[in-house]
Amino acid sequence: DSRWDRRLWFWSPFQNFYFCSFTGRPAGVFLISLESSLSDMSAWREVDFALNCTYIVPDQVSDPSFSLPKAMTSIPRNLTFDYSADNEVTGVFSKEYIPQGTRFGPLQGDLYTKDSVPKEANRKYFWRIYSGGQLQHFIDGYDVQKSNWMRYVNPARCLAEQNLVACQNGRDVYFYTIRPVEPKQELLVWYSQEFAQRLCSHMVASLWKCKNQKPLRVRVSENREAIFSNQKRKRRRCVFFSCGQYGNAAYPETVSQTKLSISVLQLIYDMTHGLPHTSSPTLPPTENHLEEDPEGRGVIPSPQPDRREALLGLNHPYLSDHHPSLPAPHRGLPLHLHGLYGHREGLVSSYPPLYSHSRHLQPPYQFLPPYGPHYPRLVLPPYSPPFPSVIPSRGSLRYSSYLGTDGVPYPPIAPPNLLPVSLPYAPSSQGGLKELTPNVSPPRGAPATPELSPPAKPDSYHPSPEQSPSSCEEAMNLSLALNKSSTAPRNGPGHKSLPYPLKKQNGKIKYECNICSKTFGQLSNLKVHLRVHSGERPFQCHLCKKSFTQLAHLQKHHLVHTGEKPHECQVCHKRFSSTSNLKTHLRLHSGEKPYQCKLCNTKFTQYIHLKLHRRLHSSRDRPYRCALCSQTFFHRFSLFVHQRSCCLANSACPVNVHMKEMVERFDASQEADTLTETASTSQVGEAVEHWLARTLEGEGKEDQKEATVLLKALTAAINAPVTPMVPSAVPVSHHSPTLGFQERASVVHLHRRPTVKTEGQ
DNA sequence: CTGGGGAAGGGGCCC
DNA sequence: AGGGCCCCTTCCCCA
Repeated sequence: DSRWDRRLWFWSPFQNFYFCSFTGRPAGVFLISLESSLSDMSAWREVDFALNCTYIVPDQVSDPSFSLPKAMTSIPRNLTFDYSADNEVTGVFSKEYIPQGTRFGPLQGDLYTKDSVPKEANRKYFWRIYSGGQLQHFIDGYDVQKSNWMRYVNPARCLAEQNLVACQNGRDVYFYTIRPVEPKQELLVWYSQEFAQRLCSHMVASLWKCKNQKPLRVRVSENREAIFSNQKRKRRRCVFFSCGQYGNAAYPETVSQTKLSISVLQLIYDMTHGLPHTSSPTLPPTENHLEEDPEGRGVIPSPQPDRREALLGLNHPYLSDHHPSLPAPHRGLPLHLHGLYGHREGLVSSYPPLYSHSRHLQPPYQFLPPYGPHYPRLVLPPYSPPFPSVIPSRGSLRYSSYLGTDGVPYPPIAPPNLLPVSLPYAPSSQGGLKELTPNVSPPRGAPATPELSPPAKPDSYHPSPEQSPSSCEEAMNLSLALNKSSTAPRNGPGHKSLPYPLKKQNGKIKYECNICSKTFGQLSNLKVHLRVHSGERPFQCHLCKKSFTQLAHLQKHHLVHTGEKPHECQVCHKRFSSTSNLKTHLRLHSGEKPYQCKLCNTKFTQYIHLKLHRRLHSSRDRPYRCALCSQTFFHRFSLFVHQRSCCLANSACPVNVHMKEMVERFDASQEADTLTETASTSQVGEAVEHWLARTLEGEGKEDQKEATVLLKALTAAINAPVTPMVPSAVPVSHHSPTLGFQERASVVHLHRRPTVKTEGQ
């Protein structure tokens, strides 16, 4: 429905629900199961990745003083390089859990147009950027000073190991995680479907230009082979046969050029380069080697079903035994272009030099299922770090909002035996995510993002004196008292043995801090509060050693390292690391400016801005000081009004307090600025009236009423006769006391208040 | 210098 | 007890 504006769509924390509100209010929320939304990324277009990616990991900003090239220093903090014996980068690995739907990039490097490619250019790291179906330019990642870390990401050899997909968004190339990436797992990328199609179309066009008149035959997937004609006058078409049945015309199927183009890259490479596909160490040397068709129709590959099956993972217990829902042709296939290594640019060309011949699939991949319709959903927690907050959490709704009445979001789809053996979590008895609490210790020694783990032992919550950042003895005693109390048996509701003063407020027990007397409704809150005084910060980031009083703060802090920004502005789609910052940002769209200067009515979206602004009204800018109460004013007549209206009266009286405030505000107003210092009482009265009307415009009736009272009082004060009790206005001493009022008045008149500078400033 | 925007840390309340 | 969240605050940077 076109009314379903994308800006009003949100993702659930589980990544498999959208909810939408036409009104933007929670009242109109629809829960829609999009079971295939993330799990079925294989069908995603590049725009889908751009729109739906959840996390954005920017490159590290390279310090120019670094001696290392940008390609090395730009690597995000949650990734790391793997090196060969001779210190060459051989691949990129994750340092910690990276959620599905994370974007890396853009790819960087030299930019060449089609015609500006240097003749001597090494095309090994070339990426083609298309616009409107036309090749627009190349991104060349060859130069390590100009390219970024993405040049080192190896291509995936099969779907089972692929975890990144390369997409062209705009004129940039990004890598998106298409499945959660576990710590220490290598990032392996392959083209998105569209990307591959563009490349392929380009290559197909080249193909048909070549002179080879022989029809060709090649295996394009594990059970398909293609024969296609290359005769100029023939329509480009491809006939597929089941593997091993070539020559049997009983099962041909004609496919569109699109499908052909996806599948045909491998052949194209062979045709244009005349090379076999031996670059992949797991591919048997003859696997894709084109041979002369004995019948003289061209070249055919040598099918080697056993090894092929092994390569494709068909013998893998998970794939073969536990995932019958996957149609056979998809099993083990790479996302788009299985086995199509070796074309000259982009991923493929970087493949041979980066892989050692002895490279094998890493054990974790063995347990990574392909794009099953249910895979990442319920088993997401097992791949999540042992702290729930990093389970993607979008929007401000609580998890329970998505759960059914029994707390179970779905019937458990994946049977227990589908779960990887490396579960860091005990499977939930109920299936609800909340029940998937982490084990105390990571399984199998897996690091499981130890950065976020607080010191594990309860004792560590009460650090030793040398551990504690605080050297305050009293604070340490507090901590000890806390420890004692937590181990002491409780005496019932009163807890009289606790070292905390207890108070009763409205019949409820309050726990009082014995340092600052602040009270808390819950003991746990007081305990957390006491860390403020004790300096205890039990949650330390293992990356930067910063420590925090609360786990939530550490978890929030960790986003600094991962670059995750889970909170998106639904208006401009800018992303933020915290809800607070998003809320502040949203004021820009709503126009809300909750912080107003009482003196000049200027409004601000952030409190700090008001605070900074207030400095403008600081007393040193105000030359007229009341000799009785030391309050200062910009204008002489303001002091005059002040002294007559409120200063001499009972200053504790609320009315007078308010009146003082009003005089102060008027003093800072533009109406006051327009008056000369020698203005008559009637002119001052008019200005006050005008200011009041403007200030309280649109305010409530009560305020209007109050304004009327104030106005009367002010006017009366202005018009009151001078009495001997009122001291004369005294310029603040440091503002040229020799300067007469008349002279200063002219200055004030010529320049608006903000630019009134006292001499010597 | 000032306003404006964002990043990040900290305290506390509710569940 | 601890997770989740909110609000507040400060710092930094930029125009």
